[in-house]
Amino acid sequence: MPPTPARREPLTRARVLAAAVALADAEGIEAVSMRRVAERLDVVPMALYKHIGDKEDLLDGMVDAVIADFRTAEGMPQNADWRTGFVALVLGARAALGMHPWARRVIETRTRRTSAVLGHMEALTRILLDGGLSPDLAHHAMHALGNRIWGFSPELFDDDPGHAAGARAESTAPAPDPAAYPSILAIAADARARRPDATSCDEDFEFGFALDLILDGIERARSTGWTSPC
Amino acid sequence: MPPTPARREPLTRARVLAAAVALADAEGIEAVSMRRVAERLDVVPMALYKHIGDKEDLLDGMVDAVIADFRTAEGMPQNADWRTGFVALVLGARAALGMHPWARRVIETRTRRTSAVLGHMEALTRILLDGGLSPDLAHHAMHALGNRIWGFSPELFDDDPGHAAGARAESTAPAPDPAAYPSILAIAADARARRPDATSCDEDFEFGFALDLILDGIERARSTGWTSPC
DNA sequence: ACCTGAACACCGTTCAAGT
DNA sequence: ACCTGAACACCGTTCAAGT
Repeated sequence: MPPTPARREPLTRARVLAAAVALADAEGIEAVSMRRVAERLDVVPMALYKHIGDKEDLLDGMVDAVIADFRTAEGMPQNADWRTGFVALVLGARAALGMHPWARRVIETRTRRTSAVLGHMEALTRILLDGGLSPDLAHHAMHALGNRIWGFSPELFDDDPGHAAGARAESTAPAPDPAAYPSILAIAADARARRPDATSCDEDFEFGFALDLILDGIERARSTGWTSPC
Repeated sequence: MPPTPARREPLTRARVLAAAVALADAEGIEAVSMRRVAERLDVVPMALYKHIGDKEDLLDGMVDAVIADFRTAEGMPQNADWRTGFVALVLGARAALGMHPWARRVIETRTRRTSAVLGHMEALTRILLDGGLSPDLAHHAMHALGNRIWGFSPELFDDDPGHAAGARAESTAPAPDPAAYPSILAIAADARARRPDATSCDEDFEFGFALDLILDGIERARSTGWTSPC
């Protein structure tokens, strides 16, 4: 009889998600469609529906796959300052997301809290509670940090005003006149003078500044025994 | 001759955007397609392309239309504390966005800085500079605030863990087990005990807490003469 | 049990044509 | 100048059928 044909590995949720992540890494998140993911797996699009619920579930799963690479809290120095452990987890998330530039945009659009998402939040919250924050303050701390718990901050300026946005879409609205935004120009000029070699703001410094500023505020609230007014 | 037929008002960018905003208000942002917007205007889809560049430009324009309703800085007390004016602008943005629940999600996905977006940033930045912040500190302040300059903070928890996410999509991944997240449960229980009538966290309080915390940090940096290390 | 084929109801966008 | 008709190249998802 003929040699057994190379039997295709059976589809699994993990294989589907890995293919989707690889596709997003290679071609960007807008290239990720059910059909293109199926194509990468040499399978007809409908085959995916046995393993993922729908497109939203695919995106949720892709985020989960990235979170699975986060450094865990295991082996963290046990009696260190709460800030040390907290910052380590956040910077671990930042490092993992740095490998998948599409992930931050996808995280911003997620509404379902998967077990991987809850796991990261739980680890952070536990550090806060163990560090002596009241549940109330820990709650507010998490909200104040927002998406910074994932190691990124929202992009405010993608570039200087008046810069022709690189994307392919052109607007029929009049282009902004840079001269109309003197204050923004002033801080942009200052930033450029300070770091003439950087093409944009130094993102790591920006992130650290904001993170420290918020954690300073939280620590101050903790040490002065802040309680919510209601 | 027959009575002149009711001549259709000619399409304009403003009319297209108004139709798109009305559609999003009525049916949610996912209902906004070029075809559905055209239908609302009694026009064939292609007619829109004379007035807007593409779908991205439509979304940019919708955000611009919402920003156009922001309370302006005109008539603001001139020699008040910089914080007063700053907070007034941010809360004005919050009020306007409150009328269009879809807008915050759309803003998070925008990458182009339109003149309306830059106008709001300029007004805020100007208040910071006039208030005595260095351009460098003003720059970091804006980044630290992130999307909070639009009057919203990212939703972290949409609900308690284990809550069956209301959306129609079901996942094939195992549902999270609430017991695995004791710290999150602890703060959720605490919040519920504190505000038993609220169905979720009190969003306005959350927002104000985080805004104040960040502005406290910025004001402290200003008054102690902070300068960036590079 | 797992995958397939064909189809449905949508998308955004182009181009050449109409008025 | 402004809008239309027909078409192209995609989408996500369903259902009944195949193996």
